[in-house]
Amino acid sequence: MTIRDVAARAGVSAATVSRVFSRPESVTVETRRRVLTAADALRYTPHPVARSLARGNTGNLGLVVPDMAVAFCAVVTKAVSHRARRDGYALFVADSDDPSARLASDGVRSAHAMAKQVDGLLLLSPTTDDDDLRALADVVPLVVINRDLADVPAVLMPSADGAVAAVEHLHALGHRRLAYLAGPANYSNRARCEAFTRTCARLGVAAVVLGPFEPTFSGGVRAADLVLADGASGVLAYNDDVAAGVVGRLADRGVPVPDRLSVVGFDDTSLASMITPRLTTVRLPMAQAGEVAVGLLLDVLRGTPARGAVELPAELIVRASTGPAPEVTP
Amino acid sequence: MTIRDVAARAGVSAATVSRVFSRPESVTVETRRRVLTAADALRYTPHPVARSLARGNTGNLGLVVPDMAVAFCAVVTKAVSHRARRDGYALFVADSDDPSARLASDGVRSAHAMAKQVDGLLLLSPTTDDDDLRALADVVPLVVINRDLADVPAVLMPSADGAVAAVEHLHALGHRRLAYLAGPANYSNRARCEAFTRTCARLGVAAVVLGPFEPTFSGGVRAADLVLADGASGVLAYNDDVAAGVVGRLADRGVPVPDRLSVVGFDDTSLASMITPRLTTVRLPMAQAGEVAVGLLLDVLRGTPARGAVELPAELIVRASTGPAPEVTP
DNA sequence: GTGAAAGCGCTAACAC
DNA sequence: GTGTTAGCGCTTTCAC
Repeated sequence: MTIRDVAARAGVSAATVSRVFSRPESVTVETRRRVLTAADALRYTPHPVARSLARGNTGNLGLVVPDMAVAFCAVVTKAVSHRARRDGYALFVADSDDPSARLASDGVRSAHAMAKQVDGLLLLSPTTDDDDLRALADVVPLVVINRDLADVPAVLMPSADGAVAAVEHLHALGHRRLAYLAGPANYSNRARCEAFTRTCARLGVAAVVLGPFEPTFSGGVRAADLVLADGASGVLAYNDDVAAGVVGRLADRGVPVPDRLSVVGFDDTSLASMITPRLTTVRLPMAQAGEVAVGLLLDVLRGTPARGAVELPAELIVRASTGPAPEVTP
Repeated sequence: MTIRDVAARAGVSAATVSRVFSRPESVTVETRRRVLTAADALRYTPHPVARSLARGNTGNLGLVVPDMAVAFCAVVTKAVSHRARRDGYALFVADSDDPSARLASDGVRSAHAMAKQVDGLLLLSPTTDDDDLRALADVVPLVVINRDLADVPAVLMPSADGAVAAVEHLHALGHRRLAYLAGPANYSNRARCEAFTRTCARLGVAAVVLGPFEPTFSGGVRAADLVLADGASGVLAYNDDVAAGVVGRLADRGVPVPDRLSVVGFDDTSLASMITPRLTTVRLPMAQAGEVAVGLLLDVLRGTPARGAVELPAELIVRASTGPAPEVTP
């Protein structure tokens, strides 16, 4: 079923059919009706590929995530998918955590592969080289999430505020020695670690940074014993998975949470309220970030510059994994 | 940069350039070299959209999942994405859990929207009407995952075996009254429920089916109290999230797991080994399912019929949430 | 408001 | 082996 078939059946030219599907108002209601009935008698619907070629844009967006199996990525992806669809765009997704890929910087390769087939690209916290990213930005409109790069529009969840709130929370509970469990060397980790250290200094609490650890449950398991050895009474983990690993390991060792050790996570993924005790954590507006990122990208596509980074506030959610510091730490 | 620019610079025709990028062996190594150097001097790379239109196929695959935020979906998506990429396909993803969508059967709408832009479609456990699915299968090559539909190739994870193993496991531990916590009315739930009931009957243990519950942590929380009221000493949940909800609620009520109640989950998502006690669960080969589904689809695209369903075995993973039945249930 | 014609960038016969 | 010629299905001037 091509546009010509419909044209023939409706007794009009192909151009008119095209108009009906592109700018309906530019056509008499009568011819429009004729075309439309012909179209759905023939079950015709415009061929998106041909349309893309003729128009010079695809109606597609692309998203590359580091690892879809990580809850954080999945939630962002879901939000991006919905928002894209709502605005009439289809979504390409690439997961750059491919073991079969040569190099670690596979995200950029996926991105380039998609570039010609999308109108714009969303990159989730890419660990890629600055220059690679800039080169990519020259080829295709780009928005990055959780990555700060001059001249590339971004949505940031500056978890620094959250880290500050977490430290203040623990300080208020009487904790005087705190540990931060570092994750991978990315934007988020740097922001959190820096805010942690700074706030501890401000409040006069002893601060120790442990790690880096894998940002996973097992990373947290490993970290737990180090924290115990260190003697801190409160710990801020890079993310919820790590925090859950700490909590799990502590349970195995019979160390009560929060009575002996308070644990704070990051992200507020669904996991946080699924473990016992439920995790105090810094909530990141992941879904909102996905939404906003698409919005930013669409602005760029429409020519509205809207450059710069938009920051989405994080929020400390207090649950059951934090409590008063133990009386004495011998 | 079009093919013509390259042709001009290399002093050959457009057709030759096309050949170099499509069937390089059909061209002299000398001209090939000339073309290739011209191409990357011009940073030329074939335009996929134009190529799609001319060839009549897109090099894209599509995947629709019910809810990316569910670990199960994310893991399958990741595997699909990798396998697709490895075989040179890009991947469209749609999440059909869109609240802004009119009807629940939004998966099919997403699917139709993608149909013209992909060579084939993967549907993850769609709850859609049989006829809608068949209609879709007429329009585009289709493979379904966790859905049994005559004439549509499928990959199934027949969790029935897993349910049987779970019941036998609990029976061996001395349990004589078991509950199944039902989930949504889909292929998986039916298979599990039926196997549960049948196996209980065979072994002479009392079986009660509770629910349906939402397939979530809160669903499990709600279920926990019903199980306790029922008096079963072992419970098989629809999935790990539900099982985790049960475990969590039981912890809150001070009911020891597994001493008072043994809990078995389904899927073996990462959550299963992140809660305390670590969950005994039926492992579903989700990643493998994604891989195999792509393989099936590619077979169809290549003309190898390979119809029918492939079944991937489930496996009971015994961890710490199951133990001997309590001595007496008064 | 509608039609004719050119062309988006590439591929696929078919000649040479 | 390589070039020529038609398209793939749609959009978009430019006339009328």
